[in-house]
Amino acid sequence: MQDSSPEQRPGRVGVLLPLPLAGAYDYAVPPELAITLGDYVEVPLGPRLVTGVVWSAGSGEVAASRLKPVARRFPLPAMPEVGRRFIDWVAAYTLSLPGQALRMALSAQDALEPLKPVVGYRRAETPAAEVRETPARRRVLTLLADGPPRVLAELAHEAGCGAAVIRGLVDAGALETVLLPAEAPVARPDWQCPGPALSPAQAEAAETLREKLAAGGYSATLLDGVTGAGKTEVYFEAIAAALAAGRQVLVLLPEIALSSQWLDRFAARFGVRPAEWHSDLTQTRRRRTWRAVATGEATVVVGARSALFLPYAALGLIVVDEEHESAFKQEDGVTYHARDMAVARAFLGGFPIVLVSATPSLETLVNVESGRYGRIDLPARHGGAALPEISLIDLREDRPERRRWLSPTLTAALVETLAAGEQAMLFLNRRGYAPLTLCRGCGHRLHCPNCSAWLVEHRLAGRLQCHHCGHATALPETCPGCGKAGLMAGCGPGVERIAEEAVARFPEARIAIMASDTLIGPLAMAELVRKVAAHELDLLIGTQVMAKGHHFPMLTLVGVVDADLGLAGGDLRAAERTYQLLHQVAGRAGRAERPGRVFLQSYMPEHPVMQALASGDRDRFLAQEAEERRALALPPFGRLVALVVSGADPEAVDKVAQALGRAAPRSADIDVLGPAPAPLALLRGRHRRRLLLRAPRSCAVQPIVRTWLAAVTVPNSVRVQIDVDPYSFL
DNA sequence: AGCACGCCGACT
DNA sequence: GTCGGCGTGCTC
Repeated sequence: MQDSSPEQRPGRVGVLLPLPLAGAYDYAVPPELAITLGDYVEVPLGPRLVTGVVWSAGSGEVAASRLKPVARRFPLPAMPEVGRRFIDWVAAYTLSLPGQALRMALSAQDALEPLKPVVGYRRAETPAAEVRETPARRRVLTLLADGPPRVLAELAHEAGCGAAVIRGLVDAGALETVLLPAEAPVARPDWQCPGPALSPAQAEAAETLREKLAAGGYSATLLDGVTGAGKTEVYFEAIAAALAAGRQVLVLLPEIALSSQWLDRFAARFGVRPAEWHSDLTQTRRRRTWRAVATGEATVVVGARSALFLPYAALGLIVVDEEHESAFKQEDGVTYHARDMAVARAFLGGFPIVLVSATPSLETLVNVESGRYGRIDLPARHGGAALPEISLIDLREDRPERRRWLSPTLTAALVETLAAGEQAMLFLNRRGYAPLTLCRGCGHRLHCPNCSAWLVEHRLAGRLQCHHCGHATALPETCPGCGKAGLMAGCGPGVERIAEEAVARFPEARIAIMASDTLIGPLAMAELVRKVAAHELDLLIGTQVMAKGHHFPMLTLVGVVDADLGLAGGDLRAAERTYQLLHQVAGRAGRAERPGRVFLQSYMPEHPVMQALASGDRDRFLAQEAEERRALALPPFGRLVALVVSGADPEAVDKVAQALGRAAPRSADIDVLGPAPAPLALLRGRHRRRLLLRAPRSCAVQPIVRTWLAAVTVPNSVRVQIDVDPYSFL
């Protein structure tokens, strides 16, 4: 079937709507509308009008007499066929409905409606002979003499006059109105800007990527190299090559909000910042970017995972930076891993994808080993920062004082560093003051009423908070368990408590906390980063928001307060993730000429993760980790699908979970674990049970799960969430 | 996802 | 006697 003529059955098309419906709905095409596949259209659905995309020829399942007509077609380029195939593919892979996947592509409200042109003012081409001059009038005319036409408010503001002055000039014939396009033009990165001088290794890596682009077709390449090896400059060259070829480029970053340094580097290389896509764009910006991506005006998009679903007109390269980051996994709504979907998008689009990391995921490394992905190793640069020396502190011997968390060794190192006028960082991946508050009288623990989780004391905010549902209360005076007063005590440290200890020990030091809840507003992070860079702070204490992307030349000491924290719990990737996170944190130390020192406080320094970090032998650690996973047929050597059954009524939830357990597919190489209470057995007031299907890597699990679910009737009050390739085991 | 339809408690 | 709660079900 040709792209341009969807009409197998005359006068009808299938329109996919961004709703959880089983498939496209048929609509009649009024003869005056020229409709092609991929067109954005508005159609009546029940009592309202809904925006959708022409997805297929009409199925013909619904009688012609029942069809409603397409209301209108939006004046936009049609969504390319590859974009539609991608959405179908994602829906099929994640076992969600195509409409749910489409919703991610239509995520900018009102973006389809072109903005009405606005009225601008300029000097009249044939000005009236005599116009009375006033200072305000002169300012307006001077402004317009060498500037572009402007809208009324802007012009009045710039000229420092009221609107009346401008209207007066129009009436006097000195100004005339003109219609301006409402859409501000999108800045275009200039690939012809000269790039920086590359090291021989970088130049070779860049050349390899350029060859992949020139060859055309799909390829996946891991760009592997330590922090500071210059990976970004290398993939910037690939971006330049894709732009030169007239293609669009998508750069996926795990958390765009944290990356103003990245945007600055991009601007330094290509002259302007790229188009950004993330959750806290203003609606206007969102709209503008969405349209610019659809028309092809926006040539480089940098964004969080949802940027993958923008309606690219001519996508020709994807870069996934920090490819190992678990932030690429979307956990609510359609559950997907943006890195994996990006690979599929590149495959469908027939273009290269580059995965970038200093600590690649086991998934990616296994794909490299099997030859599915190529690999470029980028060695550390000569003259670049030496890798910091990582030492382990055995907390069983090097014990902190009672109610203190910093060991004597780490404290001594902090004293030295601060005395030398250098900066230090203490890392603890735990927000708040104390993760648990209990009664010293009866042992009662304060936990969230809606979740199976403890309430975390936030002393700065003066309250107890649940980190899962947002529930917050004041710290009670009396124990809710035994009613005695004054016995509630916080157990264990969060960053606020470490800060308290640091203030007590280093009263002279300028100390700040960096955690997601202490950084209020988009500028807080930038301001804190500026202060550290300007050496207005001596000691930074923070969670993982501190771990990424900032270069502080005077920072020479990193202390990890609790290196074991991520290893608790039965997550299959706990060791891998802990390695990645701590490696990244360690990389904050000693970026310039100054050598850095890193101390990891641990109760299990013999653990392979700690040993790997201390010895720097990443590959041996990963090989061990891979062997363990292979033996258990766990990812990336096997496939997992998690089903989470949840609902307000625990009995109804159990009933469904048990029915799923009974109906579970079992064979020689497929097994199902559970149902078992999910690790957060109660979350936001919903009881949760989990089942886990394990299958060989080669197995297509989707049809199996589909048949499985079809065998069980689920009442409306109970939800079954499907997570193909689960990451977090919560 | 909306929005209507539809059956049971506190107000004009 | 109505207004309105949100449970279930449909939308080409």
